[in-house]
Amino acid sequence: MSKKIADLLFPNIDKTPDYYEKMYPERNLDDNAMVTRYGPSPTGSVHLGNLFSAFCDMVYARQSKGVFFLRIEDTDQKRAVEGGIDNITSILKSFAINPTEGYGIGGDYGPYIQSKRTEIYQTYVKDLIRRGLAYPCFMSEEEQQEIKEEQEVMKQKIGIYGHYATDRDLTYEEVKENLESGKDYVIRLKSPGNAEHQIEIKDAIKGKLKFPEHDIDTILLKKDGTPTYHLAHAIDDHLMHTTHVIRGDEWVSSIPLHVQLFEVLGFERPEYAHIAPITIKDSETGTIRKLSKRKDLWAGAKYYEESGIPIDALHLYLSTIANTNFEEWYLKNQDKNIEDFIFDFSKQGIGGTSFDSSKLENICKTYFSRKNGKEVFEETLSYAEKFDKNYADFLKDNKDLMIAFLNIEKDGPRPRKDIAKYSDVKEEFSYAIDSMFEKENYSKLNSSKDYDIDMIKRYIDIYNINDSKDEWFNRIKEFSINEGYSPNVKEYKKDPSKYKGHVGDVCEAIRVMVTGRDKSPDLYEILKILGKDKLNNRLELFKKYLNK
RNA sequence: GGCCCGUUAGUCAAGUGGUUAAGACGCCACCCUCUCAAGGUGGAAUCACGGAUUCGAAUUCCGUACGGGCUACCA
Repeated sequence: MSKKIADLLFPNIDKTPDYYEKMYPERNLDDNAMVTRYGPSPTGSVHLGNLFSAFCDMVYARQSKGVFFLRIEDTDQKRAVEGGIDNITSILKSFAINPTEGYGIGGDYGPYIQSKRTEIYQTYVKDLIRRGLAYPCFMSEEEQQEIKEEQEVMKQKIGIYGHYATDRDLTYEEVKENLESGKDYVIRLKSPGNAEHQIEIKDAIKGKLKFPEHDIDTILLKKDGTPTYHLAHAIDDHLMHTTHVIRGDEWVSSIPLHVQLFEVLGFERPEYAHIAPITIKDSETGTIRKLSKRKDLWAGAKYYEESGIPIDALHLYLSTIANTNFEEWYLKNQDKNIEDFIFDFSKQGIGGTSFDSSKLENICKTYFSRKNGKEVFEETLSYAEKFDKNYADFLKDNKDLMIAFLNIEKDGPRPRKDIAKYSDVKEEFSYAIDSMFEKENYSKLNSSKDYDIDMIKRYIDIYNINDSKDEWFNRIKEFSINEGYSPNVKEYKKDPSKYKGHVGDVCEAIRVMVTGRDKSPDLYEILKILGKDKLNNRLELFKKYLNK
């Protein structure tokens, strides 16, 4: 009887599950190797949460010498977006999240795009129908809507189950009749569960979870013959031999269904690891919510690339939210890399994680502080070539000079920490390149202080580029005394009336003249890099500015 | 409404019956100092609430509140 129905519904499916079981044999991997997967649906842009889950997939597979594959989950044509797939692969690439197998890469377990696997899903569904574990349901959407409303009023669980599942036991003749009258239908699971029974499932991250057994006749195949996520998940992850399903925790409530699907299909089920979402406290409402692409700049993956956050720094940040002990480990092992850390599901947070932009910034600053001038230059240049062509040209024309500036205060145990992203370089070192300085020069200066141009000129005259740092500072102190300034701040503070100011004020005047701002890295280094001629040029610019 | 999950400082969090309740980021103060970024020292700040178990609870149990997720022919 049910075999006849199966043949009636799927006359063109001539294979059996056995065929596919043979086609996708066990993987030849170490016992503890994890096979993970990232399964995006091509519905538009990728956000930080997606990136985070893909990052986890990568890291766990990598450290266990397993496989991390990419599978495009495009079973919903309505939501597909033009170019969506390319967008995903290019974002993964630019964020250095590299699957070892899958869509666009290849492997023995493809096709890695669900729209090309329809026949596989239908083969298993046909078998389920044959075995009396699934059935065609001809209920119209209106009928289903009515049932839902009734259930809402009666405060019952919503869905097709129990006596609502009127098409469960349709006879062959009834099915045939419905088919001939051209009715649309879906294939539903004939759920063998009983909601009175409790099931207990172990999640690798969340621990033991208890649910009532699944008893709803969930849709397996939509009216267009494509699978729902649930069915595709069970079949693909079985056939592709996924060992660990790492996914967002919006899926935990589907666990009972998925467990049942694996049972009914006779599959061994993978381990589940449901990761907590990245959230943010909404500044307007004060409530905690998931990152929103529209409201939060930093939610979209593209933001990081465009604003010049180093990928390695972002990985560091993702690591700190992935495993709560990572941050401390990294602090103690500053010479090591993420690859050296052993990630563990048990160290993964189970509540939501709030996005902390200041922490990210701190990580970025530390990242930059460990790079020497040349490295920062090269990375900034490749960023600029992508997002700021104009600046890239400036950089190329002034390579040695820029590297010299980027190297200031880089030696020693406490390297300078003032850059958080590539785009900061342009801002922070605007005084480095003459042609740029001439344009911008003192526009950022909002101090209305009077600076003694003549004094600065006298200083340039006595400036000696060959001075060591100590010599330089002694010279500036001596100069301060001659100009009526105190050579040290403390002394000045004791009796300010005795002086025009202190050595710091002298330095400030020089600094402002040279850099166009009242804060900068080490002045000695800056003067030395620029040299006397340029100091004179800048003095001329400064004069013009002050006279204006 | 139903089913799940969660709640330790501003944020991320350690913690598994006895702790002065770690640490990190942020914040504040001071020190260093030619300015800033750092760095050093110190500081403020946390167990959602109510019961129960216990000699003893952040930790176990039960309620309540709040937050999150799911409740699609989306994933």
